Amino acid sequence: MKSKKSECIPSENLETALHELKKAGLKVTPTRKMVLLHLTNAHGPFSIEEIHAGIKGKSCNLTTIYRIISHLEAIGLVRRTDLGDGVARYEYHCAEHPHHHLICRECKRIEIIDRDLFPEIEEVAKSKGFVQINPCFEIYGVCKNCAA
Amino acid sequence: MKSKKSECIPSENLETALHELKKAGLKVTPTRKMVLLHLTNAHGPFSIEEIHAGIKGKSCNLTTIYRIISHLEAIGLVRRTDLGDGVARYEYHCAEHPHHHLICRECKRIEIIDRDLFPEIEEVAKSKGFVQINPCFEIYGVCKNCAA
DNA sequence: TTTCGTGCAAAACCTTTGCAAAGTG
DNA sequence: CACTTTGCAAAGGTTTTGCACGAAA
Repeated sequence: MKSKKSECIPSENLETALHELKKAGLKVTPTRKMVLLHLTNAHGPFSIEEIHAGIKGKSCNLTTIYRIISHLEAIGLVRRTDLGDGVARYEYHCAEHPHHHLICRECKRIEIIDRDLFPEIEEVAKSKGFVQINPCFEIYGVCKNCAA
Repeated sequence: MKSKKSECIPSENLETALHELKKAGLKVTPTRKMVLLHLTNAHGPFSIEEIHAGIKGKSCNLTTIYRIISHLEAIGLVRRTDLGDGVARYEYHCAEHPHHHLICRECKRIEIIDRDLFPEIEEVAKSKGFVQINPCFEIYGVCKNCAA
């Protein structure tokens, strides 16, 4: 029972997310549920295409995914990430687990780095008068496998 | 004469850049010179459009700028940055002055944060087996003016 | 001279928008 | 029922590609 101070439990996240949806005055539709289910279950940032493919069962339109994600981003449920290839990617924003991405330039593999490791960054930003900082970084490098 | 340990002197940068160009087997053309001149003189990341506009005197094609930047990025002379609006921006990569960007979500103002402030990041990345790390972050927040 | 760079036009690509039909609370 | 959400088709904007001409080493 050594539960860490705050774990991300998928089903719990889905509940929270749906609650946030309602709170923001958005309706809970099947498609939105599917998108959130996918995002809360799987890790790592996904492109719109990938999210779309991920909920293929209940077929729906790409445009709809764009619009849903746009809403989710606006209310802070997902965060946008740029991996440098011109395609926007989105990730469920688990407030309990803020983290950075360590991305391999070669194979695009992504590793997670806990955000608590660098509290200094937020302090520096604050000292420059910035507020509402939510630093989640994309750190590029070459991973062990690809370097070999 | 209180010169900091390593300053970025525009003209010096241009020389270095042109040298790197040749070293990479690329030819030194007027257009490439203009692009590099612009990038080494001015600060902050620029979109392709902005670079194009910046060298209007010697009119040239947008496509050419795309291709030049693509080359410069490949040989490491410029680095790409995503500010979250779907437009790629580029910046001269001054090895002497690695830095992060602190970006205001509202007015898009950019402040520079010296990279040396966070040596820990590189260490963590290395501990995960990553090499060739060059962490330059985009940190989003809301600046003093916009918060008021 | 041979190879590389550029301009132009067209295509590819991701994302957004408008409108009518269907669904939600 | 009023209002939001969705699908479809089309447009918008950025970036890439092909080819012929021009310029650099």
